[in-house]
Amino acid sequence: MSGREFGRELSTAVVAFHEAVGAHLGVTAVDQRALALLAAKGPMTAGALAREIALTPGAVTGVVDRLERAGLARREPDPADRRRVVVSAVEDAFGEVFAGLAASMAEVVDRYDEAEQRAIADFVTRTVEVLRRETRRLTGTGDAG
Amino acid sequence: MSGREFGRELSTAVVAFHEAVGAHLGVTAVDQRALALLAAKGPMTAGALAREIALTPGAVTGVVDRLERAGLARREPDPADRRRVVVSAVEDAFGEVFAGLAASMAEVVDRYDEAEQRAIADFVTRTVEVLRRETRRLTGTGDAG
DNA sequence: CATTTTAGTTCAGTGTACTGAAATATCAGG
DNA sequence: CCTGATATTTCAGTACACTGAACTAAAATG
Repeated sequence: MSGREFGRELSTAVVAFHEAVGAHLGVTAVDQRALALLAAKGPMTAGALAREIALTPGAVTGVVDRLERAGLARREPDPADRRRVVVSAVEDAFGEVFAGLAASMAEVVDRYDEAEQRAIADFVTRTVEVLRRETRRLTGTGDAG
Repeated sequence: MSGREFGRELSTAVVAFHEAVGAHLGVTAVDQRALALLAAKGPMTAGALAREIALTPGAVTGVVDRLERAGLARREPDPADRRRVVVSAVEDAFGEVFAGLAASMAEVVDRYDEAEQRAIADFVTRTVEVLRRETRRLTGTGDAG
């Protein structure tokens, strides 16, 4: 199998899994992007989230509604400014969904010796960098998830 | 960075790239799933494609319309049965879009010695298997892209 | 305090992709 | 041939997320 087929298979599998998770939990792709942002950058106000994902405040209400309904995020009033709503990703919210995946991936990683694991980790890190760069190139924006 | 964060970063980056490609070419996530199927299983009729991606024939017309408009797939009449339309993925249709990615990934892979490359390839293969299994678990169907 | 600004939600309108059914074209059987 | 079955497209209706604007609430300003 060529490296190219390789990447395509991985990409397809990742996307299929992502879609399945979304369908299972009743959230859209955009919702999941918002959640990833919250997980990566920590809690932020609804307005900040709107700017980050380039959506209107009205749309963000819907995004957070769905994430909350799925138990993936929480709304909390900002005690310092009661107009504001702070949205945060629920810790380990994917627990049930990701439990099997995490366990299986741990098993997979366990198969390799230390040097191999270093190579794999390095490969993944560099792959992520490449993907982000190419995503920026396509979108023209500085935002690459 | 834990293995967990790791996977999430890769997943997010892959999905973001996938979305960017779709937006760039004017095709939906479903369209891309259909295209991946055509690339993997070879040309098939519109009806077969409809069954594979679990959509009505009417919806498939739209899917193929968009793929054709983007230059990613082709419609051809079946000479043996002129009611049928055979849909095929255009070879190297992603050329322009994926050129940068392919080159960068080749560079990345080049950094590792033979043993490391073997470990990486094995890791990717097993990861794809795990993802497909977990996708099946979530959807309950036998279809995991 | 009254006024202006800011934050978020609500809501009507819009765009898009899907379903289900009707229409069109072709094949297969009597 | 004529009839019934099959393959795809077309089309009206539906579902859903997004936009833009009005609305509510709270903070900042003077």
